[in-house]
Amino acid sequence: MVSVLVADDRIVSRRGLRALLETCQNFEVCAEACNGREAVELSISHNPDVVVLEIELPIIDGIEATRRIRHQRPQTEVMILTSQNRDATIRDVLHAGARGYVLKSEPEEQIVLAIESLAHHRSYFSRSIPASVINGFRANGDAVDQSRSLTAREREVIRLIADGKSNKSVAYLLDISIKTVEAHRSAAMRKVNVHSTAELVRYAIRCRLISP
Amino acid sequence: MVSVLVADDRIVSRRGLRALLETCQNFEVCAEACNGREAVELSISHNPDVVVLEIELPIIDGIEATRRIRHQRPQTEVMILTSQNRDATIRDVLHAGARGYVLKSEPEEQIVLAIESLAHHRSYFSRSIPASVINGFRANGDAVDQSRSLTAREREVIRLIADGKSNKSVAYLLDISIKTVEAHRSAAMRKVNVHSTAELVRYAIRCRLISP
DNA sequence: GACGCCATCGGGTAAAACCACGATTCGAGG
DNA sequence: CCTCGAATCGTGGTTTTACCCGATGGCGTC
Repeated sequence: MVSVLVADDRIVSRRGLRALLETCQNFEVCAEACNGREAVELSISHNPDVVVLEIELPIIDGIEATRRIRHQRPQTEVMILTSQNRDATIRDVLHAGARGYVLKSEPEEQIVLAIESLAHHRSYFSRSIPASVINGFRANGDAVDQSRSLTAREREVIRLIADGKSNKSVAYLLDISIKTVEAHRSAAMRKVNVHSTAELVRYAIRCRLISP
Repeated sequence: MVSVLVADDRIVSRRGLRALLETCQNFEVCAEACNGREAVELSISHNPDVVVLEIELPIIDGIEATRRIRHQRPQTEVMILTSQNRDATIRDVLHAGARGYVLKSEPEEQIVLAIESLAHHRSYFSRSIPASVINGFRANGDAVDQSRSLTAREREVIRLIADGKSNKSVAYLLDISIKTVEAHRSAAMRKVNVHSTAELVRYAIRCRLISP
């Protein structure tokens, strides 16, 4: 079970993220903060595994909050979930100690994957973040999880696969050839870094493409 | 999402079942009753999909409670979860309208499977219930889910399979031949009535053999 | 001791899946 | 216009599963 602190000044973001994580099981939102100071205080008192932080926060901004959290709780990882993608800002927050950066516009499985990676102390960055910005930070980290988003078609295929369909029936259902199904399937498996149907199914469940 | 009413006079049974179901996601314990009268009242007010009922209950026993619940809420299925297995009692409660009967000593996946079956209006009986007792009740129902418990070995094999291992690596890990792995795997798949690795994984997750 | 269940292993075949290549088409964007 | 990603499909091969059969030894029960 990964305990998560959600820090965002917008109620919809907090509740949306909470809903997303709670349906995933193996995540627990231990607290919500609506400004930077609260984020720091709650991080210290609740000692979560991961803090999901917006950058633009009242009282103390996300960059300074990251610095303080990482200083007080080195074991706690900070993941930035925001809409802004200015290179300078990203650099600042990474220098402050954040080890994950995901844009709010990313598909939901990215967010889930990111938090999971961070919980295992592996850095995670949206593919949309320029490599030049994160170069220094991937190197000093122990691992990278540069999984790209799945395309709509890939998502559809692995949803059916994870639902128990064979390649052949997926081909029939989507009216494409088995070869194409195989192509989508293996592309998806490569992207999300799984190597068996079983792992693919568990990925699909974690990302809520299907229910258990 | 299947809504479940838990009725048992022992707090540990109620909480244990609640914990079991809540970790499973797609079950929701909508209420708890600690005697037969409460079970009937809460069934009427909450209108759950399935009522899990102990037979020995204060005020009104499980048999009478079953009768009243089935009379007031024909759509709600009653599953008996108890320790006693006297044939006459089982017959009584089935005549009263229960469509599932599982012993508390059964492994947990049996309980989960039973509630799932009932939610789909399919009857379910522990394998330990003599066939002679349930004969009449399986026939008039629409389907039967006579899946036997998995053996320890089968459980171990499908846990590894669901964890992403191939038959070959399972064979290596358990130091047995691939043929034996295949045997356990297909025996297990036949028992739990799944026909693909993907379905097997989902079964394993639902039964908490592995986590997503 | 006979009987059933479990775990173990094998042989064989057909189907399915995996993999590594290449190739086309089509649309969005620089 | 040219590039690039996505989607599509192919060839040809290896590996893995699925499913059929049978067989053996252990272990408990009646």
